[in-house]
Amino acid sequence: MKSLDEQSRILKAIAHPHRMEIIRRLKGDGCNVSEIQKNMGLPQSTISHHLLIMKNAGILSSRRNGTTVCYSIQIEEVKEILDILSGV
Amino acid sequence: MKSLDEQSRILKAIAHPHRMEIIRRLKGDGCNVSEIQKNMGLPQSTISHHLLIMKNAGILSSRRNGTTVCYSIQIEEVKEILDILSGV
DNA sequence: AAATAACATTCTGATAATATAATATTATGA
DNA sequence: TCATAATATTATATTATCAGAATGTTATTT
Repeated sequence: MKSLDEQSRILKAIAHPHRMEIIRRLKGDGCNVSEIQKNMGLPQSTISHHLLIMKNAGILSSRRNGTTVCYSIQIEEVKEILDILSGV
Repeated sequence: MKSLDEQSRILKAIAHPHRMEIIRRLKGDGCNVSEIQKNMGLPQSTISHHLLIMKNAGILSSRRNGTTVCYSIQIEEVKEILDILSGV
């Protein structure tokens, strides 16, 4: 079991509207980053930055696939947390 | 259903080790603030500050009871989230 | 009303988070 | 190897958070 400190680091990495939306989009069709970026209408560097924050927190992993990079959710619990929140 | 912005505000208010510990203590025996403060070994103003942050986010409510103030958890989902996290 | 207990608020410097422009990297195709 | 697409990194200015000391408030007891 992770320490409170580690647990709160995970939470912190989720606790941002843009990042919550990114996670939600990754939950569905998966990894198409540039599509997410277009749909969210944010600069590419901003999206990339948020992705990095979540990757550093261990929430996401990435694998390159030719010129694109595919992100996916590593910590299943994160999905549950978002589901709970959406019912609040 | 709350907006992503509101949802992330709730998460943000939880995403701190001290605050997670406070919530955990409130889950059990409830509201005795000064006891929590002693157990956590933090200055009273620091605890009070964290309590206010969570109250402003709507997570906690408080009612005065003579000279003491009793805090309790308002958003049940917060407990679930902590439970999920503790299993990560 | 003075003393005390239990909290809350204000203030301050320190640190961290945010957004985005600019630039760099990596991979593919002509 | 040039051009282009997709993504990452760096740099920077702005804003938000943190901890805790100092001080203020509210309620009780005598």
